[in-house]
Amino acid sequence: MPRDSTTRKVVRKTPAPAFVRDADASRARILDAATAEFAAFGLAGARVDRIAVAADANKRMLYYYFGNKEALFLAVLEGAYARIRAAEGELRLLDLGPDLAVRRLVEFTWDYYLAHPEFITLLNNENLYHAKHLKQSARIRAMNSPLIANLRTIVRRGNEAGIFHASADALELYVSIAALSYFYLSNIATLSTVFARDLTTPSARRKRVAHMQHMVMASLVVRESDVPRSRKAT
Amino acid sequence: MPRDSTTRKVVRKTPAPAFVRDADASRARILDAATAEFAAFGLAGARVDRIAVAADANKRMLYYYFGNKEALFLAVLEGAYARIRAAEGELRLLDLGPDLAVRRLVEFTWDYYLAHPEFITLLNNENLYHAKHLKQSARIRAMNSPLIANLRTIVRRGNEAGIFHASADALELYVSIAALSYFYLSNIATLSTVFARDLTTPSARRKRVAHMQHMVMASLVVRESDVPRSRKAT
DNA sequence: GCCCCAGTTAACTATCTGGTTAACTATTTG
DNA sequence: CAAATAGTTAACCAGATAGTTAACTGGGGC
Repeated sequence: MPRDSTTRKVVRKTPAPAFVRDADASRARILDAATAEFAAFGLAGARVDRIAVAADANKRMLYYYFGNKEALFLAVLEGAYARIRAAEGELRLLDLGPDLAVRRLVEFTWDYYLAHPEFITLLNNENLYHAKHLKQSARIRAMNSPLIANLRTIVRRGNEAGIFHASADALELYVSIAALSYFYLSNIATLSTVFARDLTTPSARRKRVAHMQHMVMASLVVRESDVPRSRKAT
Repeated sequence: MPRDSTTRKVVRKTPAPAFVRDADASRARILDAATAEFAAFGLAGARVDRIAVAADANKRMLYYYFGNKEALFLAVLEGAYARIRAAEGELRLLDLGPDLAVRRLVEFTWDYYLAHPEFITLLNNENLYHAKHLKQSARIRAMNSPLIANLRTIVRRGNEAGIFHASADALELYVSIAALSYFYLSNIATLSTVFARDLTTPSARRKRVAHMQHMVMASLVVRESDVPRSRKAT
């Protein structure tokens, strides 16, 4: 697996011709390749050799940087969580009115899962193992999302404004918002097959998003008729 | 892996002492063991030898009856679908009023997934492979569920009775009902870890079911206030 | 000018894994 | 009852797989 030297960093110091040896870059390449491999085949189906080839690295390097296959898997999981947490952090939901904020969250959740199918696959796999890697990880537990706390605030504001039902629970709501997007995208292959209908088309997707928005808002808003499905309320 | 002869069928014909050799039973034992193994470890993580031991059969028998590992996996999937289809067939939703029928479907979906976690795991795994086994299976495509057709009827009745929104779509509704239960149960390990809250407790589950019922009904029923969360309407 | 060590390499290995061979046995059939 | 068939068994195998060994290399510090 000889690396193509033309693709490597060619940042010359002062005189030297050198290139080579960039530990961070090597590590990052391995992590990227591992993410793709674990997402495509799961932990058990993933092949260490294949990761090494895809990362354009010697297999020994995976062990040098990550220890073993399962530790590499955990590193991949941590990376995936770090990215979604970063994206969540950029949502400024509290700057929006309660109903628009919820709509925005639904939209964000859908867009994120759609753009990051590897997140779904990795999570499914980790759940197959009853989250045993995640449970070990202090890093992931430290990365708690602002979303639940924010959503609690949003629900409270909606209550105070008299537009949300008093019974709304932020955690349940969050899980449901995630569920509606996640299940559709995670199971799109079997659903399309079993229903003999292609759910991957743009029109099927648009329909899905509209349906989810309607469902979430209907469960929250006191008078559904105040929130037409097409309009984005303030 | 010698089978304990005392556990085997001892149905004597007329004179013979015989016992042994029950092809159907052997096949069934293998299929059961394979279901448990694939559900626990996924296709790639499952071990043919372990299935043989658990089935109390010689490994050669798996190949004799099913051909190879993937064909065995497909047989397991077909079995899982056959069972859920059978359960669905026993629901008599059309005998119920529209709103009660939908509530009943939500309840059934939850109960079934809860009682059959292997169904969830197997589906997740099959989706990892983009449903390639399912697509090959004429048997599964022939087993189409009555649910969607029935749900269409139910939605139409609800419309005609003026209690459901006209915009309700049966397929989207079905996917959403499945999603709300499935995601919670499928991802319960990672959700519990990340939110640092045990979602497996009876009280957490009760709360979830109530929330799902509320959400589904709110999205359908014209005036939410007519359908309090606790009452089962007719 | 040389030493040290993070980083890198090829070759190796022990074990596992899906699948096969071929012999054997109970049951059915003619 | 003999031959064919269906069902079962232990032993075997080749390729794959995660993980290891030990040697090497280039550059920064002295």
